[in-house]
Amino acid sequence: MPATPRHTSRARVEAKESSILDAAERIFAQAGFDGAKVSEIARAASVAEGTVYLYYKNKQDLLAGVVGRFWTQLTLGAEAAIEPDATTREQLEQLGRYHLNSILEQFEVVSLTYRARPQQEQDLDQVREYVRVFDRIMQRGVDRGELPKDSPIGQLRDVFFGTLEFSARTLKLRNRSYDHSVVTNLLSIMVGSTEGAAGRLKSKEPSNQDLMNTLKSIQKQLKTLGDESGC
Amino acid sequence: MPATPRHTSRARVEAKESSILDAAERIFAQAGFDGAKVSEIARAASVAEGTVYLYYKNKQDLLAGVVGRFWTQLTLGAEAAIEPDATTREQLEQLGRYHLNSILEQFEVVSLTYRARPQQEQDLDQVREYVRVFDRIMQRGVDRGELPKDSPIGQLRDVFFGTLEFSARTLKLRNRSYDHSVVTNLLSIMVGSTEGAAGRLKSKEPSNQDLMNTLKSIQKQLKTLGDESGC
DNA sequence: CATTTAAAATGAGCTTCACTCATTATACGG
DNA sequence: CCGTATAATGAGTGAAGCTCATTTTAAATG
Repeated sequence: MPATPRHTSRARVEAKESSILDAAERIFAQAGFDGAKVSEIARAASVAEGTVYLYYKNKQDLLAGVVGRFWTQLTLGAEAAIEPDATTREQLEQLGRYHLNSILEQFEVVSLTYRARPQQEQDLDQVREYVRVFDRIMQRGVDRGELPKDSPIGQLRDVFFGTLEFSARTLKLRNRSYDHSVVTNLLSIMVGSTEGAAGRLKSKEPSNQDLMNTLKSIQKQLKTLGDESGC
Repeated sequence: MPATPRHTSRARVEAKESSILDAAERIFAQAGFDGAKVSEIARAASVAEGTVYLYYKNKQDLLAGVVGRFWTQLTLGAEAAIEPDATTREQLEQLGRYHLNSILEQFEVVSLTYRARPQQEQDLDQVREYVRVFDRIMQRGVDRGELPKDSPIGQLRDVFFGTLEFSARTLKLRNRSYDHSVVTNLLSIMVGSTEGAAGRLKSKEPSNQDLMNTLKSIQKQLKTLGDESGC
């Protein structure tokens, strides 16, 4: 079939590869990993079943291809969604919004990610690449002095992505769509806010606000006393 | 084989069922869902392959049995790990410690949980039962006045379990064992603390500690003035 | 204890895929 | 136009999930 000259064969190969991936993504998302038949994927991609195995070692490898491509695209999208000049907090909100939105929209593919890591092998490289977007934002926050120098970025990364993924599952379970309050609440607890929307333990210690008020009243009192002490 | 009278047949059946589950759990954890053969599980449980299908509709259903039992036991363990008279914060720390420890120790079974939910069907009942342990702690915290009345318990639940699960994956990936700082950091951001270990944005507003110090010095000053004002 | 009957257990065999490989088709240089 | 290397094909193979006719066991009955 290739009517294109040799130097474009790479392009042809990649076109066919991505058409197989397209078909695989569709079928996998529809039927799940076990429910998807390689023969069906091949038919959807208009190739013979054997051809699939020229591009992918086996069904697992095909799934890894689908999932890997997804996370690579997600990385590109995330980088585009972040304004370079925004504050750390704004960037985290942009990433959070983008992430939650994306995993809600492509929930099935995200779920397939877990089937693509057979038996406690290391994570997919593309997923590791993706989370580095978060790491870079945080590191820049530290460098800029917007975050404490000793911020445990690695742990906060698990808070960020763990919370968003579990929140996405909850939303899906309740048939609800994107809810921005998830992101704002997450940020307010991760990065602090004067008036956190998330529940904080009511401490027996006075709140910042309480202290401020006390301080003001005392300062007023002090001033009055000072004025009167001219006796 | 049953030499026991009829009224104990239920017990016999349950004993056989749990011996199949034991074998299944072992093989599944070892080989993963796809790698585990039903014939192998049957052999390990000393029954014929067909017998397995008398107790479980299919391989998926068998996995659901294994995973369901795991979460049921986890619920019992969690309830035992929590001191009823402790404060909300202490109870959350107890649950967090217990949860992180458990999912690290039985990481393989936890991973299998995701394979047990085929295609966006609802969660396993036993998992839902488990997370209620968290909900009850939080609700009691609200009722006791230790937490704000408007605490978004549902969202905080995703923060709690999402963070712990992702942290467990990270620890496993780096071949590290239980790290209590994960739990303390999580609590400090979820429920607040005077000196949060997690990175908070450095606010331009004075910190609670700063205010306290100022307040004390002013109060001292005020007292001095008061004493002197006896003129 | 012998007989009957219902329930439980068995494993050979069927079916369905994932995967292979001998064969065929295509692209392209000479 | 031919020769060769590369790509594509799909019938065939093996393995594993699952079924079901048959056998075994348990307990009730007289």
